[in-house]
Amino acid sequence: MADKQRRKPGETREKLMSAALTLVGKGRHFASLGIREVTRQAGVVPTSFYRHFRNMDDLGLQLVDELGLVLRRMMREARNNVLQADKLMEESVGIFITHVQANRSFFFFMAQGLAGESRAVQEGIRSEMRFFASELANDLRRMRLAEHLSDGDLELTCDLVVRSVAFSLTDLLGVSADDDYQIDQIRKRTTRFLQLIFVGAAHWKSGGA
Amino acid sequence: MADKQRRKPGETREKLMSAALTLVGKGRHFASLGIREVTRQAGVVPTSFYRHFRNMDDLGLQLVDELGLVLRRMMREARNNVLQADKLMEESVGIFITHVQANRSFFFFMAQGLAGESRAVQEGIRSEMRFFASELANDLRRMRLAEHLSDGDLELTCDLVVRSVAFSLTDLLGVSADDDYQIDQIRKRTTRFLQLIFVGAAHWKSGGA
DNA sequence: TACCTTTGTGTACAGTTGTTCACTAATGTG
DNA sequence: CACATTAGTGAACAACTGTACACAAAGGTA
Repeated sequence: MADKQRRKPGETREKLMSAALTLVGKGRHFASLGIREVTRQAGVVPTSFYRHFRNMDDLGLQLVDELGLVLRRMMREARNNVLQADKLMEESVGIFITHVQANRSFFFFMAQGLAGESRAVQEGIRSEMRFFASELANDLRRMRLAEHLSDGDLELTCDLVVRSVAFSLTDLLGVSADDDYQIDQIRKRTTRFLQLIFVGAAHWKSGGA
Repeated sequence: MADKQRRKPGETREKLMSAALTLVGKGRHFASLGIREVTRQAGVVPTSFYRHFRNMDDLGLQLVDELGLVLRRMMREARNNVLQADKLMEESVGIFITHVQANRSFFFFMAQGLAGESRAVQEGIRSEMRFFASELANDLRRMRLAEHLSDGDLELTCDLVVRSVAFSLTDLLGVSADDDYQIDQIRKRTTRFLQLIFVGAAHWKSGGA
């Protein structure tokens, strides 16, 4: 038997999760990954997998939990750094793009999971997005930027914002990570999407269009 | 050798493509489908596959082409049936939902492909969406519904519309096909998204927000 | 100290995979 | 009619897959 040192608790577990992420980051789709493939990438024997996960779907679900942490960090940074209301959208989109670049594989996983094979993963990511939208609504209320909107309309607006940003993810992940020109195009376009939505919200009358 | 009747030309090809779609419609992800699996579902011997496709990516690309036809049919129907400008969005969303229900597997494939494994399929779907957005812009111009918008701003608006509708696809495919209540909720929500966007477009000033 | 639980290892196996090859029936073309 | 092309078949194979099992080392607990 080779060396069987078990340094930290849960180390292999993390190795397996980030191995899956690595493969996803290399362009593979999560749904097409196999147990042996992941363990090989992690440098671990296949049977080790079952010590930590029941199957690949299980691993996916645990990745969704970690994705939640990534999103929360991003939200916190946005809250701390976006102070002046007039540059709110430029700065938020900027922070978003920075975090995507810093956690590319995670966001690959997120984009894939939205239409993925596992219903549970799908629902998990959807739920993270809902949470994100409702936190955004809270922030806007607190900043007194949505005083004329009913709760329902504010929630609608924030949902649309989150969806639009999430869709930009697809654009962002489609260009190479160091193509600064294209990334800047996406940044500007996404910002204008958000501005368009907020202009709509500002003139929105509850009764209808 | 069993019976080797080759009824219509290209019949096996179609059987293979719709076999792949069937599997996708059953919840499988396209990226996880194998050649043998597809041929089995099509009731064809594995080697037949290579008579029509070089590999699964190739089959995917040809599915994108067919998807294009589906989208064009939908567009034509919308053009013919959406006459009164005041109900434009309700009716368009209605037609969209009808077509999704009638071609569920195709739209599953579309939703998956946006973040799929094959870069070519991804780009193909993206390009269909761009085409759709630009046709929408043409129509709005023709209906004199966007006279105060520059070409660039109109294109931006239509892109956002198409993205929002495409994202609703994820919602729509997430509920079962006969859950009329939930489908109606999605219909209303999507319609309000579009209304919000158009209110924004109506008050949009080119210079900025 | 002795013991139990957790985690990692090696071997094993039956089932599935993609792909090649040689063969044959149907079709279209002269 | 003869003939070339197309589109189907079945057998074969090496590579890989998920999973089960028995075993061993490390860590915690009494």
